[in-house]
Amino acid sequence: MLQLDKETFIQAVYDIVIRIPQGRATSYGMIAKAVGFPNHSRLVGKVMKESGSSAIKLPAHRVVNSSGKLSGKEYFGDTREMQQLLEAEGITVENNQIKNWKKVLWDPLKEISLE
DNA sequence: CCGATGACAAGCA
DNA sequence: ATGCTTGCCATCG
Repeated sequence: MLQLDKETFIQAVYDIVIRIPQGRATSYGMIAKAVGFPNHSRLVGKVMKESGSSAIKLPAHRVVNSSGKLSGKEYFGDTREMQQLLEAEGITVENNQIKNWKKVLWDPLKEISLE
């Protein structure tokens, strides 16, 4: 199969994002890979955007691009909200860039593989 | 069908 | 490190 079913994709993405532990973060690419579509990192972003209209709680602030940059902060109510949420969880953000990105980075493939 | 766009990523100068 | 180009692929006009 491996064709893209929108609902399946969205559910898979939500499932991953919801499991991101507090004080950690991951990238769109990681999630895309984790759900089996390594080339659909952009669609992950689209899902995040749509999540704003969703009733499900989604810690989208824990999802950044591969550089640890808060690329989607503009899509929050206020541009500082994303950073505030992250800092409230113990993540340091400097100039839209997460500090200690390598430490903060959470790899779903590695952390959830045995589930 | 074609071209442009997009919460991305990797490569290169 | 900054900035541009290419690859990727769904979505839109």
